[in-house]
Amino acid sequence: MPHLSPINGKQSIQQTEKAIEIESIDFFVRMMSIMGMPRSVGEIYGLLYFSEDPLPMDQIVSRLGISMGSASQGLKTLRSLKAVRTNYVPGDRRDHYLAETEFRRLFSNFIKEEIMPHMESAKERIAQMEEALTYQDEESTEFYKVRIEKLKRLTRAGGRLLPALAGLLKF
Amino acid sequence: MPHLSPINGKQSIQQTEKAIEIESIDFFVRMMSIMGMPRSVGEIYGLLYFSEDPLPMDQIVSRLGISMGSASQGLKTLRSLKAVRTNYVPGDRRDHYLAETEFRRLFSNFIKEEIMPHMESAKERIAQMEEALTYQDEESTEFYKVRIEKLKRLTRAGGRLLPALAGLLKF
DNA sequence: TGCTAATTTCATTTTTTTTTGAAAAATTTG
DNA sequence: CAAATTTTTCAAAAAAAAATGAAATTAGCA
Repeated sequence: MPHLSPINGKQSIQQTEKAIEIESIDFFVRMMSIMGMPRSVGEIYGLLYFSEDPLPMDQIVSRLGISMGSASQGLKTLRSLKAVRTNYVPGDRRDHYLAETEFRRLFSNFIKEEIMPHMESAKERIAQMEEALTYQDEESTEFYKVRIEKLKRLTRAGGRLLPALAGLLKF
Repeated sequence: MPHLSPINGKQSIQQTEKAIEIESIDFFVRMMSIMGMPRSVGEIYGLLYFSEDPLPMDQIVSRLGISMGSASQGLKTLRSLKAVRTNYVPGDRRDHYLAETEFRRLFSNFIKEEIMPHMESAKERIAQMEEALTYQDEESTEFYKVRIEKLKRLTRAGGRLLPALAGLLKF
């Protein structure tokens, strides 16, 4: 059985890089999945995060063993979150991708793109509830008014807190 | 065609309640889905949120048109998040469910139960990366060390910020 | 402009998640 | 304790989400 983690002695740099890459992919697949992103998105980001050189899409495809379609779709998602950017490599017509590693900006974009749009819909739902109450006598609606007020405070707090959250990531 | 939203005149209280219930279910289905919860969980909470009386499971089943299994499973999830609690109703052997409406506590529980466990796994992944670097010469690992350090700061910040987040919901 | 390589799109397939419903288990009370 | 009712469990079905791969499109270059 080969030594995977020698107690004495060195590993080749390639072994080390491969080991870190695997952990990185695992790390980001989990983290992205908390944020509701598909596996492939986490895999791509995890690969790029520990890559010193920008990688073209076909490298991503072959090193992760995913399809062209997944890679293209995943990179599109990551681009929209500004989690990756492309880098011009002279003499090569392929796009080369690089991970954006400022997490503060990443989260800020995630909240703006993925969470805040839902806030609008939430406000509409609340407006509909109040509309329904308009056609109702004053009595017997106290319970509803109180609960609607709670929802309003929740969405207000969410709308303020979430965008501020990324700013708190001062690390 | 019946008047659904009369411009002049009143609606029956039942119509109003039904209208609010529909909006509430829509509201919470969306919100819960952001948090990765299945539709049925949002539906149940949305129904209970605007119910003055605690509801037994069979009422939840018939009013939402979902199966016993879904209801049982959904209520189990909501109980584990402390998003609902049961209420004793004299002379009735069924459990009656009531929505917990303190959102601060809800989020606090959600973060503790659904997010924090992932932090542990994240720390393990980082530890594995550092382990891999141990068997490596000092040179040529600077890039990896810097990136690993970033991940550590991220998980540290997350581990502190997320539990504090619910506390910020002072509304 | 035309050729080639790179990328995107999208219908189909695969995988994963959620729901169903009926059987099993648990609970209440006469 | 037994009968009736309520609740849970879980295998199977249905629905939803993600991945594939090949055709269509786009972009770079001679």
